[in-house]
Formats: sequence, C-alpha cells, structure tokens
Amino acid sequence: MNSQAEFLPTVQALVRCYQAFESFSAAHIRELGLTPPQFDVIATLGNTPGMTATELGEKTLITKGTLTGVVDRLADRGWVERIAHVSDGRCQIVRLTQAGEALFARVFPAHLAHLGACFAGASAAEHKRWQAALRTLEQAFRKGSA
Amino acid sequence: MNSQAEFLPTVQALVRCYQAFESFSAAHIRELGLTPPQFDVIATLGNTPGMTATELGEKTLITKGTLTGVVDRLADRGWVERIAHVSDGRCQIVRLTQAGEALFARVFPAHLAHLGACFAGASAAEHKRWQAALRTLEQAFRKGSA
DNA sequence: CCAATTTAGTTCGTGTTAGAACTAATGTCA
DNA sequence: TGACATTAGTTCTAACACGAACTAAATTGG
Repeated sequence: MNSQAEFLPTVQALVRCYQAFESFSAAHIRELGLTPPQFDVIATLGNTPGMTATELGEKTLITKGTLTGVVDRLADRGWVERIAHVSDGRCQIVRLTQAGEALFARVFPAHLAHLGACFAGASAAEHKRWQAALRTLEQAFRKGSA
Repeated sequence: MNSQAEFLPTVQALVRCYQAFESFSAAHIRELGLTPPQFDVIATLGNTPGMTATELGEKTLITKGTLTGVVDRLADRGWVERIAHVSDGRCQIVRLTQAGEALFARVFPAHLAHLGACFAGASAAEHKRWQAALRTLEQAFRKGSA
C-alpha cells in the first residue's frame, strides 16, 4: 500500500489532460454538426464495408444500449443504414450510406487537421515518450481491475 | 501540418488510458452507492467548511447546469445542504451535513485505497515521468485551443 | 432432435452532460 | 442615481452513459 497517496497527482494530471483533449476535440466536432459519439461512429465506419453493431460498439467503446440510440439518430439523418446479416439472424450490419460517405470525407480529414494543429511542434521522440507513459499507466489500471 | 497524422497513436493511447482509469474507478464508486460526479462533490467538500456552487463546479469540472442536479440529489439524500451566503444574495454555500461527513469518512479513504492498489509497484521516478508526460500533453491541447 | 444456454440487439430507468435561455442579485459608471 | 453589464444559480432540451430486464435467434449437450 502507498503511504501517502503519492499517486494522486498522477491521476489528477491524467484527468486534466483528458479533459483538455476532450473539450478541444468536442468543440470542433460540434461545429461540424455532430456529437462526439456520432463522430466516432462515422469515423469508425468510414472506409469499411460496415460491421455488426457489437463490433462497432467494441471499436468505439460505446455500450450496446447507448449504441442503439446513436445509430438511430444517425439513421434518421440518412448517414447510416442497418442491413440484415446474411447468415446470422440476430446480427445486423451497420454501414454508411452515400450521404454518410460524403459526410465522412468532409469531417474526418477536417477533424484530423484540427487535432494535428496541437502537435505542430512535437517531435517523434516526444510522441514516443507520451505513448510509452500512457501505455504503462493504462496497464496499471488494467492490472488493478484484473 | 503533420504529414501522416503521426499523433493519432498518442491520442488513442490517451483515450484508452483514460477509459481504463475511468472504468476502474467508476466501478468501485458505484459499489459504494454513488455516481462518479456525486463522489467528486463529496470528496471536494470533505474537510472544508463548504464553498459556493461556482467554486465547487470549478474544482470538480462539473458545469453549473449539471451541478444543480447533482447537488439536488445529494441534498435529497441528506448528504449536503445549501446555505445562503452572508453578504452576496446570489451565492449559496454548499457543504456536507453530518451524514455527509460520515459518508466522506467512509468512502474517501476506501476509494483512495482502491486506486492506490494499481500503483503498488510504481516508483517515485515513474510517477514523475507520468506527470511530466501528461502535463506537456495537456499543454499541447490547451495551446491548440488558445 | 430438443431443452438449456448463449449471444445480438432493443427497451427502460436513473443520472450525467453541454449549452442556451432565464431570473435574480450585484457591480459599474457617467 | 439610474441604465447597463456582469455574475450566480436554475431550468430546459437533446443527447449520452450504464446496468438490468427483455426478445429473438443461434448454439450446445444430452
């Protein structure tokens, strides 16, 4: 056990860093007329032939109950469609419509550029450091939950 | 501009790390009978004489519209109370009740211990590395949004 | 082949989230 | 002092989050 909660600054730094990213990213996504989960779904479906809802949920980290509603709203706007699975009657394939592909082509590069602007001065070595730190920290939490 | 979106792995690592923390932390908080924002409020008010709702929102990163509802539910359960500010009629002080203090004494150390278990093998040097990385990364996002 | 279990997705309840519009109290400044 | 702007908090809407209960379709074991 840790004596004096010396890990608290680490946790706080993680939360603050994530919040900074989230608000920076979400503000731009909203300008594009989407919510963050909607953008995630569009970005995940882009350049694919579609996938099952379960698979989509795993990639976007959206739980299945929530995903139903997100896909509903995207389908209402004509950006995605649900298609019956060929061999498994329980599954359905979610994929972009033509309008969805057009949306993807418009918003995905724009959002990448928006994020990329934060890293204009970052070296490859710095990215390595960030990734190494984040991965060891992630492992600490996964180890804890095992 | 970055040539090939070399920053994407960094962003993905951040999101994955945060999600790992969040799900590990939230699962325990729910076992304690609270939601994460409720826990944040209780933890922030603990060992203080109370504070204004605005100040509480700044510390917990909960926006004011949301905070109204969170404090409502905590007040319904008798853990916090709203008190008129002495000199400023617009403000109110939110503080723990006696039951709230007892709750704080029970859940705050328990949750710290839960989080601390993740870091049983982490050295002080490792914490320094994590914090340094997270702070420079946070700065990148804040610089971007400036 | 059929009962029991598993899996995919929806629905439901409670709570959180952001932003915008709103009310009330306070400050500012000419 | 009185119009004007600022600040604190609430309310409202649309959407998301999670877990649990539910339906339907597949799979498995005997």
